[in-house]
Amino acid sequence: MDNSIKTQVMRQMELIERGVAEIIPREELIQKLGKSISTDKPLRIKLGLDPTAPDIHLGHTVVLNKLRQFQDLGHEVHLIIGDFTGRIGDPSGKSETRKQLTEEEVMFNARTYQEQIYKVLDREKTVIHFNSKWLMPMQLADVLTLAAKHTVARMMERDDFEKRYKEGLPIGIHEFMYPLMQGYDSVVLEADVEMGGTDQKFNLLVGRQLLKEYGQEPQIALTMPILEGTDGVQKMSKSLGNYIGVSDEPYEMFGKTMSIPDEMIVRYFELLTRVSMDEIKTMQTEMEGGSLNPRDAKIRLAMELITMYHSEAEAVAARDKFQLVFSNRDIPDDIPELKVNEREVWLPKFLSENRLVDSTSDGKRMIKQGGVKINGEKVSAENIVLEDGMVLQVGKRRFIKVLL
RNA sequence: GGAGGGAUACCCAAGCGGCCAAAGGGGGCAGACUGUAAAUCUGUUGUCGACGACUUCGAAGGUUCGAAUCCUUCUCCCUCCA
Repeated sequence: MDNSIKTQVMRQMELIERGVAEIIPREELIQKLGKSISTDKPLRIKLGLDPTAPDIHLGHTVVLNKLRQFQDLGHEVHLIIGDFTGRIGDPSGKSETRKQLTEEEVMFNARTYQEQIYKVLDREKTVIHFNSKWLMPMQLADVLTLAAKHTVARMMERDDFEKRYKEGLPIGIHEFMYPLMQGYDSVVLEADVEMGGTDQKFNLLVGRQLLKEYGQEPQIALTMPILEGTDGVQKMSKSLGNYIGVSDEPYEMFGKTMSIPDEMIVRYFELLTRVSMDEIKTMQTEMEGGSLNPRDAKIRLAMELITMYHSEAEAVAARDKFQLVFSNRDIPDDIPELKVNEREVWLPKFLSENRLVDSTSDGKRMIKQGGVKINGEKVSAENIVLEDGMVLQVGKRRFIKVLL
């Protein structure tokens, strides 16, 4: 490798290595990059997607952001929609049998995916594949050839197989096929690098192995950390409710970002934004030294995110609204309005009818706890007389303005 | 095929005839505080115009003055043996 190429490779590596969990093996990636530069051929970066859950949150974007960096460095991204498994239905796992999707559902999910994914990825440098194209027509003989490329012993290296085996829990034979199918995708694509979360490490390595078996240059396994959710502890997931969705409204996105624990700030910047590492490190030092208020770092983070997924203007608007409501404890100006007929109302019922509280019981509780305000003043009475333009507030963020 | 164990509110989990709308924890919500919807502390967390009533402890029946608790059947989950 001559020196100018080496320099370029190292510059690429610096970006690629940001935030990654593992590159297996790192040396080989350096070689591939060198070859890519000298032959002027982009690397083929692969990512498999499961078409069952089309809602993308920031946890998913950790990997997508890395793909985007590869694109920015001139490489090609190949997304595989795993429609084959989705359509066959994966009966694995002892609990719920995964629902079988129709072709229409798969296509619909795939479209939804794309809309969200291109908020991060460069459409021009992205190729989408459906793996049913090559998995569906396989004959039993082909399947057996594929299965023969791997051994039980190697399969059992996977922690959860090993664990289940030791504990005497069932492992379906077909479950052994999933890593192989995923790996076969790599064979078909001739992938140079396959990306995934750290939970995908095993599958990525099976793919690497398979490429070798099929006489191809083995792929590099590049894993990204699993992002913690807004609680800062458990992994971000929709079912845990600690997620920030890429389609969340700007103000909601802002609020959720502000609620992450301080310790997560740097990690979020590193994994979710394009702010340079130098800048992030500077912020970190300043926060540790006390010259930067973590709150302000979070504001910056929230604005970066909203700018990525919405627009800068909306980011500014969300910040202003947030500061109005929380920092100044003021009432925002774009609250919902409600036309009423009755002037004399029983608050618990009125609030529950207008969904500011869950029930009249809840409403009574809120009033008792001082969580209900009228025009900024705490209320203790349950029966009140409404006036035109009166603003009712429950808690910190539920408002309604009544119009007569 | 056989033998056991379990199913309780948003989640985990106690209760095993009345004192149970059901301990405790988590989560949620509210209040105080603040630097923010961080952290911490406190309160609250089935419904109903409500110091009483109604619904809730896997489902349906039954015993009892009275059942989450006892009996019967059913559904689902788990463990062990084959």
